[in-house]
Amino acid sequence: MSGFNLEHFLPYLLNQAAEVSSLAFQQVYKDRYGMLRNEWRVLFHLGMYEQMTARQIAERAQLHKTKISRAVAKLEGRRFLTRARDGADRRVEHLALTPAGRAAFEDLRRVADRYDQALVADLSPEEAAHLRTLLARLAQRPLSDTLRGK
Amino acid sequence: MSGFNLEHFLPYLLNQAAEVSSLAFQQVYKDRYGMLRNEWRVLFHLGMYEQMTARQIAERAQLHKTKISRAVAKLEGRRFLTRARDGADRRVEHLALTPAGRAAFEDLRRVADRYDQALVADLSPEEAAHLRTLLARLAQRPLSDTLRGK
DNA sequence: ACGTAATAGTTGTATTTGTAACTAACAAGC
DNA sequence: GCTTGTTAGTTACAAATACAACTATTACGT
Repeated sequence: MSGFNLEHFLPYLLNQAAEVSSLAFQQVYKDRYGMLRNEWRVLFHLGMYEQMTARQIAERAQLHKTKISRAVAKLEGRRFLTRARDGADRRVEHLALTPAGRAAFEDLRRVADRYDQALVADLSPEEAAHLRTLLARLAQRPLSDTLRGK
Repeated sequence: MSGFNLEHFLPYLLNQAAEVSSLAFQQVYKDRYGMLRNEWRVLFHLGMYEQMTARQIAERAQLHKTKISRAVAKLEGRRFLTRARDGADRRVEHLALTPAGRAAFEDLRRVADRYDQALVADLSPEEAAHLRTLLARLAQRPLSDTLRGK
């Protein structure tokens, strides 16, 4: 009786679209810089916001701190970022890109920009904007309790 | 000069939305049946299409055959499905749910149905339908060569 | 000031995943 | 009927991930 169809199930569609649309770009940062997804994300956050702590990145990117920790270690190993202990609170470290890191970021940013345009090429500007809005809304809402009860 | 913004980058948005919107549902099939995402997907495909081969599932779900292979093995171990060798071509096996598998599927299908409705609760039916269409379009297009050239 | 709790970040280990190599069965050309 | 190639599915091993436990430092309550 329910019209449920796997191919219309939103989480399924979102995962498929996310996977497919990430693939080609993933190939680029992997091939050019040997980066993984989390490293790319950290790089981009630092590129966009200049200076952040691991915790701030974790919050914004909704990533677990262990992922950040490992990504930061790798990026540091490649001399793409440096850490600076905070003077007041010696637990936190301020992360920032090195010139090399910034160069990689700028390169990948250009690729991402073109890639994004290609992705929405057959959508009207309004459609594309609307899509982004809807996705952002879905991404923010924590749905942990929508399934309470039988 | 480029208006590129990480938070508007479509693959990023898609991944975030996919992750967040999968979480609560994932919790259900994990808690109730100890399933992983790929096992759930196989279960759902068999539930929706009655009988399929591993290859057919791989094609439809856009999953690598090793994932299917392992998911099938696990589901078989839990007596959720059975395999039947094809008479004509003895390489292929036809997979089908057992009654226990079907029960799990029906249970999860109901949950998924409710969950999907909750996800689109604050969208108009037209908006929701449009969103699904766009996502399906993004999921189908192979973008492997959009990034050729500098 | 001292004990308890919270926070930033790291590390260890068990699971999962990705990739390639593998086995078995069929197909096609000659 | 062999050789070569393809396809269905599995297995092995390296890499990546999740989750919990850990260290170090700061904050709070009394």
